[in-house]
Amino acid sequence: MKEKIKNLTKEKIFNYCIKDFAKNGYSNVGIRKISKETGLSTGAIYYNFSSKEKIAWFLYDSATELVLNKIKTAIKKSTNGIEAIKSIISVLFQLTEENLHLMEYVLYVKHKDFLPGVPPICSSKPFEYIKRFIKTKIKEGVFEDMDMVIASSLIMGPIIRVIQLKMDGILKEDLNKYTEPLFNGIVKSVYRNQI
Amino acid sequence: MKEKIKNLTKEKIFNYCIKDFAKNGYSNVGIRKISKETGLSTGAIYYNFSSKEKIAWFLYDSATELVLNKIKTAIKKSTNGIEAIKSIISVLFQLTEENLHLMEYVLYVKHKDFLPGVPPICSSKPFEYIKRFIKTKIKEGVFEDMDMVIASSLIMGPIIRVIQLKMDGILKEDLNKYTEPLFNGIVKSVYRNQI
DNA sequence: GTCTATACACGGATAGAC
DNA sequence: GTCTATCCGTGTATAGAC
Repeated sequence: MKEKIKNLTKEKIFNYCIKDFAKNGYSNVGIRKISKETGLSTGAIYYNFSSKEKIAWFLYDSATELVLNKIKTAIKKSTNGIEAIKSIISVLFQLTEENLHLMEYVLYVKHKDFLPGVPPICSSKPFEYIKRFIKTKIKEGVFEDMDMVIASSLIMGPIIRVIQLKMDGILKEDLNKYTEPLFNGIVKSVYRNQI
Repeated sequence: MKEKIKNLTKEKIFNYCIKDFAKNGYSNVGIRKISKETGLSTGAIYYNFSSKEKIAWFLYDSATELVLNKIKTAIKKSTNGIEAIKSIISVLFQLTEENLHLMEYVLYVKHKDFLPGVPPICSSKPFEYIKRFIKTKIKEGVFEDMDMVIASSLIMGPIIRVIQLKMDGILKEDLNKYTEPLFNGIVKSVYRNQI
């Protein structure tokens, strides 16, 4: 993602805002603060983004796109449906460890409070992609035949929960430690061929 | 809860704010708007609450207290650990159907953006109560022996996920319909004595 | 206890120099 | 393309009459 941002000023704004929007909330971060913290003038900021809202949209698009790509490659690399679940957990935990602010911006921020018409995050590209994957695996008989709402909640619910515990500061440990045990629990709830 | 609010003005403010804070976000709801929509003057509002933040605290305390009480009675009424899980799901779904705004305010709103020092919602009274319950049941051998982080995520993750789908408007159906199938999935993931 | 009027700070955004 | 200075609206909160 960062590679795609040609413009140094835009990158500075991106890096600062994703951190501060996630930490303190969009409305608590003013243009003046962004200006002060990035060392850029308000003029420079408004030259690159026509409004504060556009900054938030840019963050939203970049962040969801990055998560989508990670998920895609994780699923594609997997040889079977059950392994893919582990890859999804692993890649989301990894991403949280590497780039907590980005994951906070994706999963924790209430975008609809300041981005008019934004889809709920569960309907954003990465999560729609996962839903389609689950649907396929149900059809193929890998996962038990169940309502999509139930299936996606049983799979994604616990994963998101753990990530949020990390974001809330409840969990200090490296999330990768939880990949295996969480996977085991999730599999039991949806996998067809119980051991 | 409403019964406890002796003061009519306070009740008006409560009813309006819990709805609008949840829907549009705390910072997007000004005193002038609250005044206009409740038919009260700003003077009356500030007579009852010394600041806007105090309104938010009042909502937070009342709402978490109500959820805590519902959870408590649900667990106490249950004869065994596994039935208690169903009761928890049921009562939370019921509450969402009856009082969506209240549940939105509890589960969806990012309190830390405007309530300095507020604990993350997973550390609020109702959720701490559930955690203690889970811990007990693990000790008693009802649930499999697993890390508390994993156990509580496998149980609460899917429940919260479904509720958030409702809050996001993805789910139109009555949540009670999902109690049974979700319960079945969750039980498989944590219950010790598989069938 | 509730009203109206108002103080005052801070928000986003723009203009125009460089 | 970035700077500084400034406009104007809206935010929370208060004062003082009733």
